[in-house]
Amino acid sequence: MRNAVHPTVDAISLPHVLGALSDPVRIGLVALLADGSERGWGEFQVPLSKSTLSHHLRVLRESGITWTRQEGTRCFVRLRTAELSERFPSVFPAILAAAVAEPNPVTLAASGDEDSRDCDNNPDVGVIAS
Amino acid sequence: MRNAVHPTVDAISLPHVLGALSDPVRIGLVALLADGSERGWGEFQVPLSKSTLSHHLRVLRESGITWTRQEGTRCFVRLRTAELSERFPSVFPAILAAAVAEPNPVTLAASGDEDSRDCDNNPDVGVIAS
DNA sequence: AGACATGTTCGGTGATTGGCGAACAAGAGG
DNA sequence: CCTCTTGTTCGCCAATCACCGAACATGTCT
Repeated sequence: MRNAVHPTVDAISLPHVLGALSDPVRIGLVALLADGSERGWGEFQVPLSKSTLSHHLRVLRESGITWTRQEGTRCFVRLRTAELSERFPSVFPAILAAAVAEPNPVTLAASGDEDSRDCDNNPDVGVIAS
Repeated sequence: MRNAVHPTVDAISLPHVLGALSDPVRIGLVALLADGSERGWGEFQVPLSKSTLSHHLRVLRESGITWTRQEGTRCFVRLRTAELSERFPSVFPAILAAAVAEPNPVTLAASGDEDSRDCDNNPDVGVIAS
């Protein structure tokens, strides 16, 4: 939310990071962000309540894995790949590669936003269940 | 344990491994094994009871990170580096390198003949073995 | 303004975890 | 035989965790 706390690079600890990635949902979220894209909360489809999803994204943020940006009422998240690679050289790319090869309990839904994003804009989707 | 259970390579899961490494004591143990050596239980000096140390070594074993061998009443442990590297290419060497660079709550004691446990009060100096 | 959408936060709950000591099993050696 | 050493297992306890629904805050849209 507003007062999103992001640890500095030095404050990121290895056990903390590994603990954050030890949950299938969280490593699934990371796998979906592994291409460097920024995703909105609403794109993540996972059989959990929104409060639990918020919890998982907070754990990822406070462990230093992700960076959260807010825009209006929406939040967007991306990996702190460069900083993680600086802190733990070669650990993060390797984990990302392994993560995307694992079964993922999280899937992507249509974003439905009109905001700028770096890559794909799907033409067909645009209808969301009301 | 006497009937030590080791998972097969296929049964090793990434979240499970990362969870096992998310504890400072356990990643410290792994860091001490990172050179490929085999260590006896008694070489690990950590401010924990022996039951808790046994618990941590069991977690490492059952997550597939270590291999335990018994000889008489003593147990020896080593990393399953080759199998881990096969299962998650390049993840494990990277984590090992990061682990040995972290502060380690576990230290090594003498491995040969050691009988000076009762009167020494300076464990800091001379911890370097071999 | 009112209705809606998006996330956070606050209890609460059940499961898991890390820690301990005591008791136990089993080999080594007096 | 008995004892010592090494490690496992068994409660037990406190802390943390994952999860939920409800309530709240805040921004957007009609």
